[in-house]
Amino acid sequence: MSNTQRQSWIDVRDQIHGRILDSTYRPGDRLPRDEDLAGEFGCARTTIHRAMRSLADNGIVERRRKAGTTVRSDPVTRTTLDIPITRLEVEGRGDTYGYHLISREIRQPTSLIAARFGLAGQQELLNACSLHLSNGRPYIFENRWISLQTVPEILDVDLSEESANEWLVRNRPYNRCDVQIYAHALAETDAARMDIPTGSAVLVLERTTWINGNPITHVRTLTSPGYRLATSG
Amino acid sequence: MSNTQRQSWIDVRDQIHGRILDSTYRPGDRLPRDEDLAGEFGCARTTIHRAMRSLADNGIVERRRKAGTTVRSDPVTRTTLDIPITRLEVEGRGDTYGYHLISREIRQPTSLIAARFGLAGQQELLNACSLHLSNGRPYIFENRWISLQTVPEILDVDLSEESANEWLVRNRPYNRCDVQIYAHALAETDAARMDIPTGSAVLVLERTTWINGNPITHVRTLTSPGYRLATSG
DNA sequence: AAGTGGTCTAGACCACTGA
DNA sequence: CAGTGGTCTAGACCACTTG
Repeated sequence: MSNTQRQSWIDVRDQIHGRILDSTYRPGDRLPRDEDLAGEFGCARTTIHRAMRSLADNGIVERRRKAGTTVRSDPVTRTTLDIPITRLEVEGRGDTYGYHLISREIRQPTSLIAARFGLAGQQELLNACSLHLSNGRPYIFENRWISLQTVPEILDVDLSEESANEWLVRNRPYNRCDVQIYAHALAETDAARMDIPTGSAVLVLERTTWINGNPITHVRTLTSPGYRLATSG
Repeated sequence: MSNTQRQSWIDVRDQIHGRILDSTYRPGDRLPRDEDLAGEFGCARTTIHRAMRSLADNGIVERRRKAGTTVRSDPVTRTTLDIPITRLEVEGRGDTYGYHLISREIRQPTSLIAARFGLAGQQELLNACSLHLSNGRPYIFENRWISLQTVPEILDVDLSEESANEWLVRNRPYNRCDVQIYAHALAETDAARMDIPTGSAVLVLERTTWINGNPITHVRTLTSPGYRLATSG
C-alpha cells in the first residue's frame, strides 16, 4: 500500500527472488497466495502470475494448484541448449558443408533402440548412417533410426540428397525431445569413419523425439574432437 | 469466425505451428499482426500473445516490435538443461556424497580466465580446486575461480566444509550463465586426481555466471567416465 | 513518426488437486 | 469439495525499432 511505484512483472519477480535469496522464503517454504502478493505489491494478480511463471520456468519455485507456490528445495542451474541443423551450423561459420549417406536399410532395431522407443513386439525401422562434412573433412557422424509407423513418408525421401534431420525438422513436429550428452572414446570403426585416431575423446549426443507419445526418431551423433556445445541463459 | 469453439492459447499455438509446418508460413516469412490473428481466431490479442511467446521461447518464431513476427529461418532443437548441485545429484540416487577441498589460493588468473571474465588490468581471484565423491570414489573434479570484487564474502566461507557451488547457488543470484560442454581426454595430473587412466574420455562442463555484467565465478568440472547429461523438453 | 509487440488491469470463470 | 493456480477478455497505455 505504501508502495505507489509502478510495478512491472520483472520488478516483482526480482523482489520475490530476492526474498528467496535472503532466506525470507527458504527452500521448501510455501509462498503467499498470488492474490495476497498482489495486494502486498499493489498490482494485479496477473502480474504476480507472470513473475511466478518466470521463476517457475527458471527452476526457482514450483507451482501447483491448491498446494500453492513453494521454493524449490533443490536449486539447479537451468540453461537453454540449442542444437542447430548441422548444415546451418557449418555454413554459419562460413565453412563449406558436405553430406554423405553411408547406409540406409530397413531392419529390426537393436534392443537398446527398441527400449528407447518403447516398442513391445517386432517392428522394423529405417536405419540410416551418414556423415556430415565441414570443409571436406568429417565433422559429425550420425546413426539414426526412424519409426516407419509414425513417419512412413520417410521412405519417399531421398536421403542421399537431404539429411534426415533436415527433412524431419522441417516436416515433422514433435512434442517431446529427450537428449543425452556424454563423452566417449571412439571405437575403431567409428574412428576410421571420422578419420581420427582410435580412442579419441568425442562428444556424443543422443536425441529421441516423440509426437503424442509416438516415437519419431532416435539419433546418435558423434562429433569431431574439439566440438563444443554452448548454451545461453 | 466460423469457429465458435473456445480457443485456448495452446490450441492457437498448435494451429499457428501447424501452418508453419505445412508451409503456409515459410521460414523467413512474416506472420500477420497479433491483432489480425486475434480477429481470425476469434480470441483476445493477449491469447495470441501467449501462444506466440510459447513459439518464440521454443525457437520457432522471432518477434520484434514494429518488425512483427517472423518464422525462424534456422530451425533448432531447443531443450532445457538442468545442472544440479552435485551433492543433491549423488544423494538423489541414494549414494553417499563426499567432498574434499584440494587447494584454495588467491592468485592472478590465467589469461584464459581473465578473458572469460573480461578483466582488463591485474586483479586477483580466488582459485579453489576440489573433488566431489560418490560412495567414496572420485566423481567430479572442479577448478573454480571466484571474483573477489563481485563476491568478497567468499573469503569468509569455509570451503573445506561446503562446496563453493553450494554456497554461491544459495547466496548469489546471477543474471547470466554461459555454459560450454565438450569432451576431453584426461591429462595425467587430472587422471591421477580422478584415479582413472590417463587419456580417459570425460565430459567437461565450463560455467561462467554473471550479475549485472559483473563476473561471479567460472568453473571447469571434469566428470567421471560414463557421466551423462540428460535434458527434458 | 508510426507500426507492432509487450505489459498492465480488473474481473470472471475454469481446472486441477490435496485434504 | 474447497482452495489455489491457470486462462481468457477488453481495453488502455507503453516501449521499442524500423522505414
